Amino acid sequence: MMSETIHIAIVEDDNEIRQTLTLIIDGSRGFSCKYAFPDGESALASVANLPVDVVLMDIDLPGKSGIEVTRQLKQECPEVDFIMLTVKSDDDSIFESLCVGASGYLLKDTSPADLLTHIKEVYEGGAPMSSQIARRIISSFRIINNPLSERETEILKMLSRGMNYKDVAEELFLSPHTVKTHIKNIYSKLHVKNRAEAIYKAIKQKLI
Amino acid sequence: MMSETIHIAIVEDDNEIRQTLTLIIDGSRGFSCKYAFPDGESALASVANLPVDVVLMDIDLPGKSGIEVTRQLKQECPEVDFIMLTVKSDDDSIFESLCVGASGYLLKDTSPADLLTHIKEVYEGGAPMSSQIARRIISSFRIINNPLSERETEILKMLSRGMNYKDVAEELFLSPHTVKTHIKNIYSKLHVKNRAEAIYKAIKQKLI
DNA sequence: GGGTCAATCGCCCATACGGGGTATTTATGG
DNA sequence: CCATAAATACCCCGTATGGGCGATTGACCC
Repeated sequence: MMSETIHIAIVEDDNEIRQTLTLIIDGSRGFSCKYAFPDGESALASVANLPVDVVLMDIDLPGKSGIEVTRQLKQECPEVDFIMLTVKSDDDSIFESLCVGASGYLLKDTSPADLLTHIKEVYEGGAPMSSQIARRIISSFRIINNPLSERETEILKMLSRGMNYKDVAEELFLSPHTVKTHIKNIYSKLHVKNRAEAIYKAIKQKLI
Repeated sequence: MMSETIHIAIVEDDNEIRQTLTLIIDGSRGFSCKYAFPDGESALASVANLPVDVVLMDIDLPGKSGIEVTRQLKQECPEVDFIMLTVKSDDDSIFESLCVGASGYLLKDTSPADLLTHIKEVYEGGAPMSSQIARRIISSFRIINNPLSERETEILKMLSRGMNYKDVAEELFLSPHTVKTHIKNIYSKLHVKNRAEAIYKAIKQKLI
């Protein structure tokens, strides 16, 4: 059985890391790495037109973040798999990476051997990530403390049905001022700035 | 270095499977399994008061489902880790399990040796799951489909991130007028009257 | 009994929003 | 070749929205 070559592109601003990774990958049987970009903009300009299977994407890029770049590239070429490479493993980065379509999330201290294994896993439909990172991901699913009160949840659901201050106030026998205050508190608790974002976040977190 | 014993409880309605698992686990060095329940109700009545580190929870239980039982138990004793054991690996089960607080999701054909390894992983803060299951999880973060035009979908997604006319217009190099027109068309197509309702409907219909 | 929090009500103010229009260009398809 | 759809751009206008404030009343908790 002949083994297929996996074509890889790298987006990484640190010259040394980028070159090292390129050499390691390109020098390994079954792997080819002919494309490396120092920033998101150049990757955006090229990747869609290249025969690439897997992209290794640094998160901390100058200019557009690796997450933003991944979001845009994934729209252009959804068949390409993205593995995020990063030093930081904070929940927001992980969560956002997966939301924009990344298939894996690895820390930069991953050994070269493991890296190749993980690239292969992604290529074959898996989702490589350390056990620790998997744990963080699954905790993001869980609403430990639903930050919203019952009243707030009730009102947010009404907003999602298209109701405005007045509608809600009338249905709940409240002053529109009160409704407005509740909504402002909802925004504050969800860290959003308007209805659209609030509804989106609330649904994604299964609050409504 | 002396190895600590991990205390395990099992919730599983099939007598044979339950007894087999109990014997395997309790007979292994470093593992203790003194508690086994044939249904969710009996587990709910006892687990919170037992010195248990990890619970193996069958999903298909008579009466309350293992997912529901996990949800309730996790509220009473959040420090206990739950591993779902199941024959089915459908997206909904996986997703729901993680939402209610399970730390791992394993298929029943997992070998005894692997099972012990995975219990240890959970106990040490990991989240064991097969690469395939991990992939299903992350794809649940991302879904695509479209009765709206591409441009409209694109704009709706941006709205769901809290952006306004001006923000969208700038990112897409469009006039705010154009963005507004697109949004009006979105409302018309979705038969909604504002953003909140549009976002809600679009998510429910998996348009964004 | 002081602290915290949810729920309620209020004001001011700038602007984002939604509804009503019209219009051009490009691409697609019958 | 003409109809249709999508994408683009602009106008007017009234109001809903969101931010920044403050305030009172009850629960509940330690």
